[in-house]
Amino acid sequence: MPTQTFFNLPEEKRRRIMEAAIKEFSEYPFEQANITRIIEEAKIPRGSFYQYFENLKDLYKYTMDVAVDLKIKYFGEKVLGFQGEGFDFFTTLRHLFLVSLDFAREYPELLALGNLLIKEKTELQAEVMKDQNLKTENVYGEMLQKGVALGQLNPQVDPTAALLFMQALNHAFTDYYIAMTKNGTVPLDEVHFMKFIDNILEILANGLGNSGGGVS
Amino acid sequence: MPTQTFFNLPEEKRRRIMEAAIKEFSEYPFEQANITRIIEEAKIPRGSFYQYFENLKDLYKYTMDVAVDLKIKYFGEKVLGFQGEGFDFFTTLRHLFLVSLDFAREYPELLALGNLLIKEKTELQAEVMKDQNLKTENVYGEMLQKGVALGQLNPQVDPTAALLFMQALNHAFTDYYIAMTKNGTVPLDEVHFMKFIDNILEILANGLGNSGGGVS
Amino acid sequence: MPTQTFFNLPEEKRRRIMEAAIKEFSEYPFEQANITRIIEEAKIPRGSFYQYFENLKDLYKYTMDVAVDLKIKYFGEKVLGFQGEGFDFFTTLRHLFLVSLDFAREYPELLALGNLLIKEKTELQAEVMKDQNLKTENVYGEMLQKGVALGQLNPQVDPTAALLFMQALNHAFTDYYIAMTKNGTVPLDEVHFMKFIDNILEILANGLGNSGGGVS
Amino acid sequence: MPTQTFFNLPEEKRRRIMEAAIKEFSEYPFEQANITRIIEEAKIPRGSFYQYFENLKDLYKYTMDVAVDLKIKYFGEKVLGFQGEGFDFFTTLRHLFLVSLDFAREYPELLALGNLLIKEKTELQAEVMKDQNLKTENVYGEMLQKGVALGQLNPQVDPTAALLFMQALNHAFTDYYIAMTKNGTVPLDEVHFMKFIDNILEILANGLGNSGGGVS
DNA sequence: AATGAATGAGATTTCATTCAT
DNA sequence: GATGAATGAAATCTCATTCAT
Repeated sequence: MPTQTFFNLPEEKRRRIMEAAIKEFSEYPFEQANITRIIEEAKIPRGSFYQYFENLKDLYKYTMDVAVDLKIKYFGEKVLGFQGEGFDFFTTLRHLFLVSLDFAREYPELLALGNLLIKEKTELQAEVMKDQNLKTENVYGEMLQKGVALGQLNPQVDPTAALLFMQALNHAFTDYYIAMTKNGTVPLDEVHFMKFIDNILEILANGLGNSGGGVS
Repeated sequence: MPTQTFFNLPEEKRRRIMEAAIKEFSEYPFEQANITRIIEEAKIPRGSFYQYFENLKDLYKYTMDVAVDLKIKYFGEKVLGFQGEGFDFFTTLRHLFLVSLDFAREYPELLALGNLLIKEKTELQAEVMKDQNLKTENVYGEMLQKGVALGQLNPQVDPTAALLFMQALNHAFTDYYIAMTKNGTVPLDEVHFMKFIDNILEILANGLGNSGGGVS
Repeated sequence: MPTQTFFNLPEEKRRRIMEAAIKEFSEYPFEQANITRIIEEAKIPRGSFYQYFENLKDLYKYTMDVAVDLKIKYFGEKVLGFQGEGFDFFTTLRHLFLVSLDFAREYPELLALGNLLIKEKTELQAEVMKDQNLKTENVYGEMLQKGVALGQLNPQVDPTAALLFMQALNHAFTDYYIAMTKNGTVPLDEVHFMKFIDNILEILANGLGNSGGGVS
Repeated sequence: MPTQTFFNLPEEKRRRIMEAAIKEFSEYPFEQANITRIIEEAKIPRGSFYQYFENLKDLYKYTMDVAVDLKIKYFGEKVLGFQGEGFDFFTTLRHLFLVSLDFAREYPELLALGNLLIKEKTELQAEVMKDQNLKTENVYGEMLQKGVALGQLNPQVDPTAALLFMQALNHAFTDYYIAMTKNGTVPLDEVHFMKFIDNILEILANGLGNSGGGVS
């Protein structure tokens, strides 16, 4: 956690620091992130950094917390209501993807941030991800349960496999989005992504098999 | 590319070096990999390293090449034949997963290596992955084409979405495997993984939807 | 010397500061002492420190002065009377050791403080110790003079050597005490220390030699 | 322990480094010692230091080892023979002091080194001193035993008290010597020290008391 | 006078790469 | 070609002291 000193700072300086942190952590995984770049970007003296944070890890964890909170708030507001009465699994999932798209457009660095976080491979990750992962798992897990309960999903389906599936899809979609937008080749083609989402959902709903053909 | 000097080395020394490299790169992502550990593990003098390789990146790229070739050879041998006459999409895919399992058991460091590589996020990755990804894409792409051509897959399915799906699945499965085996809790339970593969393939074939219900 | 500002402070705050200083300097030698710890312990703002003291050395010297004064006052009160009529060298010395024991028990940090001071090896030490040493020298020196004058001590004895002897003894005894009590193994065994003091005094009085045998 | 690299160094460079280390550690206690000063004095690049030693502590311990070994060898050679047949406690002790004087004159930095070491107050000290202290204790302890056995010492004397006494004396004498010579006021007055030694031994043998006067 | 943020010099440590033998 | 010592740039972190409010 940042020191009290950090929270006492004028808003403007705090903003500069957090922006520099988000920039850094969305460009480099933790182990390659670098205090010097951050303080230069934020235009604060080296010593100040250590009056605000214990070390880079401290800032990292805080940055992730902030990002996760923001994301949760964002999704909470936009997805809310879709989970109450008249819930439909695929509609909700489609909505989730669309909100993801909005979020990605509004906070592109945060998307990259979360993406790098997921790929961290150290114990650090475990430390930081605990909350976030639980929440995401829960969202998908609950959706699956509801879907089955409401007869919208095939009750034969293995829940673990289904969960893994959906998470993999989520990651793949995010990667795809980042790859597409990074080159700058495709200028955020709304229609293109919508179509793509529908294609994915179609597969998720009905599978690749021809008229429900099963595995041998 | 390594220097000619490297290729002139006695087999035994070359082997020691490559094993040390694989060990290093399967334990640490490139940016944290460390020449000192490699030369100590390989028991070669520091100066020699620079007579064999231009720098660490040189060794990294070469190591990846070797690993990818080995993997391709492995899969080529084991999967061959399943792609000829009597091809069945899901059977082949199931077979692919099983071979992946064998491969993971036989060369666990190579699995970790590939896994770290995928998570690299630098331009380096682009450089190295180019070939490998193309190859994997091709395998899945070809399979999809055949599957459709032979009427085993739903021709309505969007090829790009399907490809993404299969790659996501592949990653998810690998992660799952690594997570399961790393703790050492589950001692490579053959049956367990087989069942899991079948569950996943079931979803891939028939989707999550109940009795083929579509997206609203 | 502290600033006038310091002396104008409310008693309670001044006390907190001095206690923090004594704690710090009894745990760390000057060069490792740390302003941050002191101001945190004393709960005063960083800037205040520099309004009360010029720098850490200023506080250090003042703390030592206070401690020495306190010690002198303590000893003055308790030992007084033993130096007047009916003075006996060894009885007084024994009494001195006993008072030392009381002092150590009552102000253990001050004992540690003095002990660290003695071990300082900088010019700082010279600066600070001047007064204190002179005073101690004087106590022992006066005692020796009286002892000789009253025919209680061997007049042949070299005064410088005797002084050194007694100081060495003093240090040795203090070290012994600190070592014994630090581990916490021996719970301040009154009797044990009394016995030890008597043994030491016995040697000091009669020497190690057998039946007053001299040096060859 | 230094690395093999250090021991491979040309003698001249190794000597420069050890001299710089001895100089540093005889001027500053460990916690104030400073790598920068050492490498500047020894004229080696910063990086080299870390190829020779793990850190400053590594060098410190090694320096102490070297110094202690040298001292032991020195004393071993010079004191030998005095402990065999015809042993006389006070003669031997006198000889020990004289050898100390010689040693101090020949290796003044090593004397200062040992003196600082004794005053270290950290666990580091424990680590380093273990051997040295044991040996010194043993020397004095054995001497005391022999002295009693041969009827040269008063058997009533408490061994622990006597040991403490002699160690205190040793330290006091060393301090006295360093203080005397440092100012440069007294130019190593041979006669003066000899006389002082005799005075001390006289007290040690016969005590301060007048004609064996006891403690009350 | 009180406060606490600002600052930067200086310390340790790491490590890829070069270079002399 | 083999070897391993040399090198210094760069990174992290600490902390006494100053300064603006």
